[in-house]
Amino acid sequence: MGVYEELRARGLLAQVTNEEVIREMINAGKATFYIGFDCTADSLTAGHFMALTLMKRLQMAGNKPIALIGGGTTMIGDPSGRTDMRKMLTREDIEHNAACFKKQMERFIEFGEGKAQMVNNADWLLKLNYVDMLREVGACFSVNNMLRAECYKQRMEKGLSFLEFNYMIMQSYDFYYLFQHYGCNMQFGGDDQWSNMLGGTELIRRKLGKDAHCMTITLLTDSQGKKMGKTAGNAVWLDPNKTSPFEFYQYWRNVGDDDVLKCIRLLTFLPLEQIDEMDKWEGEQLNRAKEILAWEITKMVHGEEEANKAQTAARALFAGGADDSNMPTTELTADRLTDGAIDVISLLVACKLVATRSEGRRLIQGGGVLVNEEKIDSLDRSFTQEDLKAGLKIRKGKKVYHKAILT
RNA sequence: GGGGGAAUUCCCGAGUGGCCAAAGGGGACAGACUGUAAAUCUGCUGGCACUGCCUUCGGUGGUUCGAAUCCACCUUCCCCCA
Repeated sequence: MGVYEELRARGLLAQVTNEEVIREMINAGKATFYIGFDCTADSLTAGHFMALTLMKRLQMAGNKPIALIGGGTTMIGDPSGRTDMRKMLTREDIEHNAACFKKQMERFIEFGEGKAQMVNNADWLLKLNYVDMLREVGACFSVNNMLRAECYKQRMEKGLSFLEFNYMIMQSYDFYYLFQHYGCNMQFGGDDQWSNMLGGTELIRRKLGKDAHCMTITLLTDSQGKKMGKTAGNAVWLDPNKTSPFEFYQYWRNVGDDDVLKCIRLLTFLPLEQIDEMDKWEGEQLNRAKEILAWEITKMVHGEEEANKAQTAARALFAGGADDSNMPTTELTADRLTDGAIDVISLLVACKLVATRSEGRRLIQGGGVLVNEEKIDSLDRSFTQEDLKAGLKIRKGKKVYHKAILT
């Protein structure tokens, strides 16, 4: 089975420009492909992770990846899938974010001579001359067609600025540029990028009379069609300082029954036969599949050691064991104490388990706080210096565990 | 360039002088049920020194005993005409 067939079997592919050509090309390891990452934040997310695994799969099959950092395109902001305009980022922010991305990508993809390359479109986009650009590239685009593109449709109701309207042209130009300077013959990206990507193949055809190809990956959605990779409205980050390995593990450990196998197929490198076997599992057995999913992904993102730690911690907590050595911990200093004790609410705030005292109060009133497995039913409950020295195991709800200790 | 409309708490959206920390829905969080799942039901959803006080309804000033609500100017967005 070639890579192409494997990608299909895993359900990774959404759309391709020319199935025959692409299959042959990537199975033979002849593609030089790129994927763009706009640096709108200082860390990659779970969503990007799937794209990274795809880069890796293609690289393992002998194809050459180019990771394009969107230092230039981020200045414009992709309107795809958005109902409002993105916040404008400063150049410094963008550069900082690009540097962070680079570091994270290096964990997955091998960069270097003859391997993967990393380029930044700021290098060519920022020095473009407006009039030259219009004459060279602008003439090749039909506004009528662009307006029909899916990525602008939603924005036709709310309004679309000229700045964002140009995003497609910039992305098309990237492909055109990489095609000429890096021999890049294929672009891949999220399925929401499809129309932007086609802009590039169209431009290459018009300007150079050559064929270039595009391939999109399925968006990672749950069984309800909602985008995955978010908790409480926040992204699941790959940066351990933004989303700890434990939280990261737990995110995948808690995916819905209907989504486990799909995630394993899409995100892990486990052999398909093994996955098909798991596909027969049902009910409670799926918990085992969720553990596998969580461990595999955590291992890839944070390394095997962190994955083991997260797994041990999770098992200990949920199976009722006493091992709390890998629990997220807050070390408190004596100045947090008043008269040698600390009240529950202050404790929750100190451990950042709640953002405000009011929230903590509500949580306790709702019966959502346990300390050392004892339900807190009074707002006045407090803990002494000795309690804290011994270490307090705080539980917020069913899933959030935290340890507080006095140093 | 001309005319009309809009901006409300995490999001959508009601409110058009006091009864407004602001309806309703969504989401989030918590409780029950469970398998660390889903569905369902319940609670909760600005802050704090919490039967009270403080800050919020795009911004700045004003009218008024009292303003999310009225007036002026500003900012941003939408629609129609050019």
